[in-house]
Amino acid sequence: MSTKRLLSTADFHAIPPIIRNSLQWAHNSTAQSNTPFLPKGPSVLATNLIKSYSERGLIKEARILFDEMPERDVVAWTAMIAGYTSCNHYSHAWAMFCEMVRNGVEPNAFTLSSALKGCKSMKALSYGALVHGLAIKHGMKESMYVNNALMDMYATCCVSMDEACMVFQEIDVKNAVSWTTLITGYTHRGDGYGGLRVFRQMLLEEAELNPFSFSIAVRACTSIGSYTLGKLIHSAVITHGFDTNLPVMNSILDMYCRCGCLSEANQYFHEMNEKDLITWNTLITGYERLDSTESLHIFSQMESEGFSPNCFTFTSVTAACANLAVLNCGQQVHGGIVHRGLDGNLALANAVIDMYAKCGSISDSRKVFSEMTCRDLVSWTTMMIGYGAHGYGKEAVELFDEMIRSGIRPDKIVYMAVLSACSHAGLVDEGLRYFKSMVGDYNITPNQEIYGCVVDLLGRAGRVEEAYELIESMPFKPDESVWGALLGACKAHKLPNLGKLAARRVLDLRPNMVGTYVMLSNIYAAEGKWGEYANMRKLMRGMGSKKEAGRSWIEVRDQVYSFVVGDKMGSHIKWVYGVLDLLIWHMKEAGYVPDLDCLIHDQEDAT
DNA sequence: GTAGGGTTAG
Repeated sequence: MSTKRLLSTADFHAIPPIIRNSLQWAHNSTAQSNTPFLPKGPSVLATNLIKSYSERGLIKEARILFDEMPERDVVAWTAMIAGYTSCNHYSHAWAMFCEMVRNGVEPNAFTLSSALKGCKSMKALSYGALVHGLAIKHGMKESMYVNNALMDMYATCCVSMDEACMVFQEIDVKNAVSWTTLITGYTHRGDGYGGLRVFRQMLLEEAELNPFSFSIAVRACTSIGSYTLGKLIHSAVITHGFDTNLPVMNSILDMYCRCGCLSEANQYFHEMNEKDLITWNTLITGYERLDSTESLHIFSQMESEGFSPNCFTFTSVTAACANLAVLNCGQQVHGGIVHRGLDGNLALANAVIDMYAKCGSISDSRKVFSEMTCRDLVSWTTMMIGYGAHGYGKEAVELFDEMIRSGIRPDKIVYMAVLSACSHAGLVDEGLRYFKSMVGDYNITPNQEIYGCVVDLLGRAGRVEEAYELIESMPFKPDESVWGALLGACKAHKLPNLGKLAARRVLDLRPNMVGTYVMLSNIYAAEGKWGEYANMRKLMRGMGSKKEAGRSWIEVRDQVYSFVVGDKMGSHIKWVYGVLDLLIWHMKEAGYVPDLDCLIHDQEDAT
């Protein structure tokens, strides 16, 4: 029997030689399975090969081999189901499982835990529950593997942790995997406190601790942003001797970064005697959020130390370029992405769209967006936010409609993007139509942010009374962002009475917002109520707080210069003022009249 | 011969 008969010649030669040889050997052996050395019945070698193929991503070859097997037992079926799961072909895994049951092959604990892993990945609760039923039917409630897989599936697919906890409680003797699966269930759904509660219980019951339990416990601290608890667990990691385990160290590094302790993160990073790509990515990502310039330095350091960046690295580096609005650098990074063939990665392409938009090149955003072979909700949303920020409301609206036509279900965030774009482009009626459709067609309940967008939409267009009526009709108490949107509209359209009311509401909810005092005092000043004005100013001085100075930045000859009003930045200032003069000239040409009143009052004593 | 939990992006 020739192996080549199984596959086309081209396919056969595409297989790595080491596999090709073993395949040849295995086929020769199975062909001689009537020799006394090999057992009759399903081929053990073929099953091994199915696993071998799947591990190397050669799932099609595994399937061909499976189909050629004259007899298939439960082990062969399970190898095939697990193979599909490990190659992320979950629906195939499920189809295979169903076919196996239909063929009358009785599943064992291996089969059920493999099938459950597929259900978890597909978030298919009904399939998972079916497997649970089969586990009970076939008397496999005692299998630790099945129970742990059931917990994992329920924790991932259910709205609450109740079902996973129920399975957990029914396990007589829990092992380390049972505990960590439960903690992971809580932590991955954002309930770090729940995860830490289980971790504490694990310590109280003196369950076996291993690196897995510590890395997830650290992750739980990170998710609640608790530096204190994180530090405590870090000490426990050292006490238990897991401080040389790389995933544990990486999660600790991530904890320091996300808790905003960059100097501690940096120190910890330099003390680590082993580092992998995740270590570098974690640090780069941590710096990207708080100090983008430094994150780019770390990136170049990483490359000089011989690490090759992956999708995660590039996503953070691209975001850093976006934060800094450095087009030239962003273009180079994009070049690196294409050069390494990573431009097909969805999340990375989304980051590139965002980067070009934030660096001012919306046409490049659109180019990347158009060339994507598959797009998710984030891709469409990012593109719409970009259009909105550039004032292209019509394009954003068209994109939204195109997205709906392509069958993507909108969420609150994409509605915020399109509403904000409508707002900035004065497309009031379109925006209101989307707001109605969101509630009517998609059953999305508007939250504070959405109401804030619609108030802004009406307010900017001068329909301030309508905006106020909308606020009055809200089914819950409006927060300061909603009142803030109304206040902005009152200021722009010179409505002192409604403006005072809005400002009072904002101050009730956020008494420390100095900007609101500035706006309120300016309203009094505009009305000539100097006594009230003086009271406001006195209040602000009493608070001792400062209004954050408005910072601007500009890219001149591949350098980004950041500055505030009246800044003197040394010799480079002449470049900046040169470009600013040009911009001001263009703005005046376009008929722009600056709102100098507020500027004077802002500067007087608030900066 | 087949099965498990942890760390990085959006």
